[in-house]
Amino acid sequence: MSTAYHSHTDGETELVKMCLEGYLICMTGEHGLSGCLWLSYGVTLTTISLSIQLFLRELAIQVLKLHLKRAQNRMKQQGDKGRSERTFEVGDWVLLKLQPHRQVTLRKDKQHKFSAKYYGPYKFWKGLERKMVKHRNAVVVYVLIECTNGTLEDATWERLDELIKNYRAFNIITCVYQSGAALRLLSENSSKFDLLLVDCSIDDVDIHAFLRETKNMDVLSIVMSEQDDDGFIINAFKSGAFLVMKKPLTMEAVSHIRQDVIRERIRKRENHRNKNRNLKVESQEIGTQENVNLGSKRKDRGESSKQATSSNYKSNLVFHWSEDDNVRTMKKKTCVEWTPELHAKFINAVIQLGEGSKSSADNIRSRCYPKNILDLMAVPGLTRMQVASHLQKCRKEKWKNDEKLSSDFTSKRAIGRKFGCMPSIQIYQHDQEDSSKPIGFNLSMKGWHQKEVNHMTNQTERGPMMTRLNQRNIEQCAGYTPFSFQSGYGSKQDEGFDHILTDTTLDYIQPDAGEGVNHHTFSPDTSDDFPDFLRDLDGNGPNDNLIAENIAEDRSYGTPADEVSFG
DNA sequence: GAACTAATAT
DNA sequence: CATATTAGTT
Repeated sequence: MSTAYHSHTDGETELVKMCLEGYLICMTGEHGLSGCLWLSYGVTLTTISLSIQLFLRELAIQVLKLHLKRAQNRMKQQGDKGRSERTFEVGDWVLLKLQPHRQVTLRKDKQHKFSAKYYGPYKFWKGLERKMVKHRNAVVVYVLIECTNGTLEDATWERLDELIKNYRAFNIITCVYQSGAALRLLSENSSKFDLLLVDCSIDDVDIHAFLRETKNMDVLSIVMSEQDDDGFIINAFKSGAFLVMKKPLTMEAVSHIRQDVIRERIRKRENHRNKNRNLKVESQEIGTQENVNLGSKRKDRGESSKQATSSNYKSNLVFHWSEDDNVRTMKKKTCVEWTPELHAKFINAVIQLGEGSKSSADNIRSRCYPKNILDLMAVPGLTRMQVASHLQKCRKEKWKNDEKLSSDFTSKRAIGRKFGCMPSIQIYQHDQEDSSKPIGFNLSMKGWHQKEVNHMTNQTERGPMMTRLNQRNIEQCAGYTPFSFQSGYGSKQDEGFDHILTDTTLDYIQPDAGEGVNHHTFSPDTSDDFPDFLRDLDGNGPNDNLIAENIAEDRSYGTPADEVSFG
């Protein structure tokens, strides 16, 4: 056992140690993408090779031993000889699981040796819950080794997530074998990661796709590779890599990576502070109020300070978030880059939503809207606004192309288009109408369904927007002012537009609000400042003594045993 | 008030 | 230029 990790370079070993110290590292792997280790200061998720797993386990055992020893000494000093049982405190490491649905609890028997006890699934979850209730503030090292088929049931993740959320355990180490699962974990918690370390092999073709998938996440992507030729490096950079390192990693390289992580954290914190300063003043008030409340609670519990100090063993970290940061992550300020993968997802969603699909006009009405697209894409971290912006761009492009393609305005529909919501203006001579209504143009929405009446409500659906500039365009194109708008916006404009809409048979529906859309993956944004994936981070991060202290004292989310049900 | 699109800002 | 952000609208 002790030699399990010797096959790894010192650099990788050091990385693992950094993980356990709270630094975030992520490696990932599937086939060639082997040996991935996901770490964060908050939650540590790993996709690692078996040897590293063994090392991790060994390391965790060592850590546990160390802390047990310390606890023992503490008890001796306090003269509490009667209690031979191990007690957990803030900062303790608990090794909970080593095999699928097998829990290994390390216990110290009378001979001062450690033995493992195995539990089945039921007892595993029950025991995990119990431990989390009892030792809520313990730093938990959780090693989860996947089943041989490589997939972990969703129920497992759900339970795990629930436990983490409810009990605010942190420092979780999870081992999975598939990069897909790793990717999911990263994307769902991208804000919790600082660094993505990808260990890839030469024959791996998916490395770039993987990098592009993670490109928009706010993590540094570092590629470890056997090869380091220019072509590979260039491709990696194009795919979004931050750095390419040739294997094997050296200690020096690790120290550099560490600096990158630290710098990135500083940057994030500064950015967040600036943003906070500009935006939120009232939130600070809320924060201080919370502190006051906590302070009052502190008086009630005398041992809390002791618990807090016992977590100081982590304070020898070079850097961690300062206490005054209520939220330790910030909204990603980097632009979302619409990588081919992301765009493909987008296109896929658009097609599924049936934009411009009038042929397969089953019951599926077109509902190609940013929100629906977002739901369908199920890309964590992506906001509706970004989708809308991209949609706008795509429609604009399409519009341009259509203009180019169909120089004659008689062709109603462009062929082979993918987008068609953008209202395009078609000019034609209005013969039938007499000059009483000198309408020299018509509105046409290429690709949109023509106006239909919603038979359920017997109402017409929403049409395109008419704005001042849109109106200006119409004027420019048709040389005609459809309605007077000298009084600006208001009911008059609406009247004018309504008039046109109702008098013109070429109206356009806006699709139904999708009722059958599954939105299991993305809960709606209630705030653009902090998207969902950045929320619920308070108190989840270790290395923050104040947070740990708060957790130690805050019993408001105590008694969660009833909230989590284990069937 | 949420969400959409057009338009503008970066 | 590509996105983010705002503004006007339903």
